[in-house]
Amino acid sequence: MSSEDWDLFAVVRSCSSSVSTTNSCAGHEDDIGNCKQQQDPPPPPLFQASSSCNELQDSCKPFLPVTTTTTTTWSPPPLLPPPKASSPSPNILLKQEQVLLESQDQKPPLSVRVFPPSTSSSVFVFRGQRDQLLQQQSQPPLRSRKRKNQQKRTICHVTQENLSSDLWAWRKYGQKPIKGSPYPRNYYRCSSSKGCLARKQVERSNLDPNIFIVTYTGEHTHPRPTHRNSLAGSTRNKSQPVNPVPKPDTSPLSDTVKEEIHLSPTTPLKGNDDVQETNGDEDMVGQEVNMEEEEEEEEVEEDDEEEEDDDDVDDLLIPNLAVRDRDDLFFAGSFPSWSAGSAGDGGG
DNA sequence: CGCGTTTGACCGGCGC
DNA sequence: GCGCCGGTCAAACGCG
Repeated sequence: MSSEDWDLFAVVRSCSSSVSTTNSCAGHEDDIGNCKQQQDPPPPPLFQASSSCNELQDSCKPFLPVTTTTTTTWSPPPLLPPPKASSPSPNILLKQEQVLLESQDQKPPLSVRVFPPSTSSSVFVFRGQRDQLLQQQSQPPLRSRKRKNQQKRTICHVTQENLSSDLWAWRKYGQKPIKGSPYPRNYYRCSSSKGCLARKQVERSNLDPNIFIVTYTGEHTHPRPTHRNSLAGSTRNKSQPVNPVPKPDTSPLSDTVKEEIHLSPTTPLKGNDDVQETNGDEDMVGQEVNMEEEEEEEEVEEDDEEEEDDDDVDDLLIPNLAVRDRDDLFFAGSFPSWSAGSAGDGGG
C-alpha cells in the first residue's frame, strides 16, 4: 500500500480565518463563492454569474471566512503550464473539471457565488435526512448511496490556501484513488455534530495541482461553529514523508508545484500574505450547476451580505494571526501523505 | 480517554 | 447479467 498518500485535508477544516477570499465581483466572494452545484448531467453553459445558494452555501460559507483579501490563486487552465512533458492524457480529466473548465473557458473566473436555492434542500433530504429519520426510528441505517445524478453537489475549485478556510470540523473517513486522476480523493464528513449529513470530497485538480476540487454534499444539521476545535484540523502527522508527491506518473505538476503540494495540500492561510490579492477575478473557479438548472440565479448579493456577516463573526472569533501562525506550523509538517494510496480497494 | 486519521473491505449504482 | 468504480463503513492505530 502506499504509505504515503496525500492526505490533503487532514486539515481541511482547520484554519481559516485569515484566508481571505475576495473575489471580485461582489466584493468578497470566496473560494466557494465559486462553488457550483453540480449534478452529473453535463451542465449547460449556465454558470450564471449570480445565483443563490442555500444550504450548500452554508457549507461553502466556511470558505468565506473573512472579510477581505483573498487567497485563491486560481489559474485558468489554459494559462497553466501545459503538462507537456509527461502530458497526462486528457482523458484523465475529471468530468467535473471538464465542466468547470468549460465554463471557465467561456467566462473568466469570476468568483461568483452561485448556489442553488431552496430546491436543493429537497434533494438532500433524499440522503441524509432519510437516514437520519430512519435511524431515529430505530431503523437500520441505510447506506446512503444516492448516486451522483440524484445528489446535489456543490463543487468548488479552491486553492490550497482556501482549502483550509473552513470553520466546519471535517473528519476524514475515506480516501480513494480515482480512476483517471493521479490524485486520490479524500472523503470528509462533518464532525461538528453527530447527525450532520454534510460531506465533503477533496481532490486535486489534474490540470492544476494547485487547485483542489472540493465537492460538498449534504447539509449541516447544526449551526456553524463559531470557532474551530483546537483539535479540529490538527492532523496528526506520523512522520510523513517530506515529498508527498502524489504518485501520479503523469503528473502534470511542475517542480514548483510539487513543492507546494508537499507543503500541504491545504496550505493554510499563509496565502494571506502571499496570495491574497487576487483581484478576485481569478480566484476560484466555480460554477454552479443545478439539477434543475433553471432556477437559481440571483441574489448573490444577498448571500454575500449574509456570509459577510458570518464571516465577520468568524473572523472576530478567530484571530487571523494566531490561527495563521499555528496553521503554518502544523501545516508544514503535518500533511501526511500524498499518493494515491488506497482508501480502500482501489475500486474494488 | 476521546477524537481523528488510516486503510482494507464492502456495498451498490452505473455502463457495457 | 457482469464487471467496474465510486462512496462508505469500521477496525486499528496514533496523538493530545
